[in-house]
Amino acid sequence: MAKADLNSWAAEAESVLADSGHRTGQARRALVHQLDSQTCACSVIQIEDALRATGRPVARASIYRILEELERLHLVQKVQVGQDMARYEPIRTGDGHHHHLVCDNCGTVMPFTDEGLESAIRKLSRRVPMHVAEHEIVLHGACEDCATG
Amino acid sequence: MAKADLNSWAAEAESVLADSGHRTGQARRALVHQLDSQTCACSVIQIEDALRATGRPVARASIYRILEELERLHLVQKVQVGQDMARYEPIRTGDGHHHHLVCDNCGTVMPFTDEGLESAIRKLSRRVPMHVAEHEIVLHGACEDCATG
DNA sequence: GTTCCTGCAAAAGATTTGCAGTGAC
DNA sequence: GTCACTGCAAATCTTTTGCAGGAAC
Repeated sequence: MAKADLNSWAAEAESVLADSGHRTGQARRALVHQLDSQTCACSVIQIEDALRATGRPVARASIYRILEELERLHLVQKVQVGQDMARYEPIRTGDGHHHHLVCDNCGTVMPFTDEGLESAIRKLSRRVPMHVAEHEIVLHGACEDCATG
Repeated sequence: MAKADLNSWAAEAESVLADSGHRTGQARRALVHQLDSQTCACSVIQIEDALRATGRPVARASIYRILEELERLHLVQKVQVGQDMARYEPIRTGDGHHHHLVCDNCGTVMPFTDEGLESAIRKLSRRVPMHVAEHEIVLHGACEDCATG
């Protein structure tokens, strides 16, 4: 994956981390590269397993601590898809912002984007009694595999 | 409150429960009426406190069990607003379907509705690789009190 | 050498489960 | 009388915190 790419999210994340005064810890380095290689929002357990599989395991407490820090720096986003545990994914600046489809049968999570939806959100944000900063949209249902099978 | 109203959500819920072969337990009856009186999605702890305040406390385990059953019967909806705990609210058939605004500062949760949003969701539901059954939308930000104060 | 980063173990908080007694029918 | 409903206690699971050793600079 994008491990060696200078324009990768991992490279940007490491640069932001360095600029904000962080040292180069090996657990964090491994986690950042793992996040860069994932295709959609993963749970902490999935991330932990993936790291163990790479041969560079990272303690679960460290994963939570590092993800919290990355979230504070707006490098990753925490996603609640209604599965009783948080999922995390990199915020890639080039990439448009996206939302999630969740299969309630098999648990698969997929991204999607929709300009009509974003436009509707921008419009309604102006009239609700709140200063809207972010929004999260999750569509639930049956994925094609589950619906067909 | 709608306690004695024959058209109330509580009355409908009790009728559905009876029709599906449930006996009339007092804990469930108290919980159903409590849910009917709440204005927006409440956490289990809030529900437990509210029930204790009415003088008819219900064990937390029972609250979870009853809510799970009500959810299965589509009488209540579980809402994940990204606060690390689930919230629940009655599904009122008359009432249009709504979504939630969450103040990230004080934790307040408010409902809102928007037809433009629903229409955008209907449209995009046709083109995503999933049979969409439900959707959940949460807007985060600062409520007027928190933004002004 | 100082201070941050990490792993381990324990704690905390939410939710679930097992079981025995009570209540509905 | 039978079986569902409930409360209590214990277990489970995710996430957080405390602390001590090792790594980065």
